[in-house]
Amino acid sequence: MRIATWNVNSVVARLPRLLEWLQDTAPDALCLQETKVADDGFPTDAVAELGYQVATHGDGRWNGVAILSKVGLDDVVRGLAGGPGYPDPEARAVAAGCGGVRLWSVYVPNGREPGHDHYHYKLAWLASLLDVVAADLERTDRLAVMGDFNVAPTDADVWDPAVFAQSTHVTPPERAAVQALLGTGLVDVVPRPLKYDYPFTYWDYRAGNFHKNLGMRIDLVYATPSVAGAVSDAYVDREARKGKGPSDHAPVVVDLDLG
DNA sequence: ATGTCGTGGACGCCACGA
Repeated sequence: MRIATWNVNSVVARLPRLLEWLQDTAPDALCLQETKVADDGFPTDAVAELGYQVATHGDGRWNGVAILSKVGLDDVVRGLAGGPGYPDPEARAVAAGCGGVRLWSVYVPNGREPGHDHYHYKLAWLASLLDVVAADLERTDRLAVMGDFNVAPTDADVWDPAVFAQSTHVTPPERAAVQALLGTGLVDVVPRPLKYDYPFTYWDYRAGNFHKNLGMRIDLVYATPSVAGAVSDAYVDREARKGKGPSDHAPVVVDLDLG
């Protein structure tokens, strides 16, 4: 089974590239983030023509997540039960069982800057994610949390840690919140890069950062040992970041041999 | 070097978020 995650930065603006990528890559399940569309505006028919069912959770202009699947969508849950809002709950998480694996598609709040209200919201959101995942782990040992975590877990995950010294994505509280997910037993499935020496997944649109490979690894796959142990390959599809009209994030693709 | 995108409101640009 092939699973993947991709922050598409608007599923409507990205639709031609998404459809082309689905045909080329053929994941069995794909977690999307930043769909930026309400549920009734999601291009459900277009992905259905390629054989995908979809579980959407969108609010309109901001945020929005979804899971596309060719292998079923069981027990769909939208949002984090008991989670924080800004001030109201936002569309940043959706879960479904796909081919026997429970997938969470998550779009962690950005945080804007350390100390900002949005930063505290980010930490509270991650704490709530931990609670929800821990509850799921009571029921299944086949689970993966996939998406845009907006946190670079280590200094190796940013092109120049000094540039981010006063920024979000690298602060100790953010890294501790992500590390706490690993504390439940989840494993960081680190993909291989298709080029260069580190698997960055995001490059700012500005300043030619992609061309210069000034990126970050913030799109993560955190899987239970039974899923991580079944990984036969994992890679960042940087080809999807090239050319005309890309997202600023590249997809992470994970192949599983679940037996 | 805050240099680029995407969205949507009230327009042919601006505010906002990332």
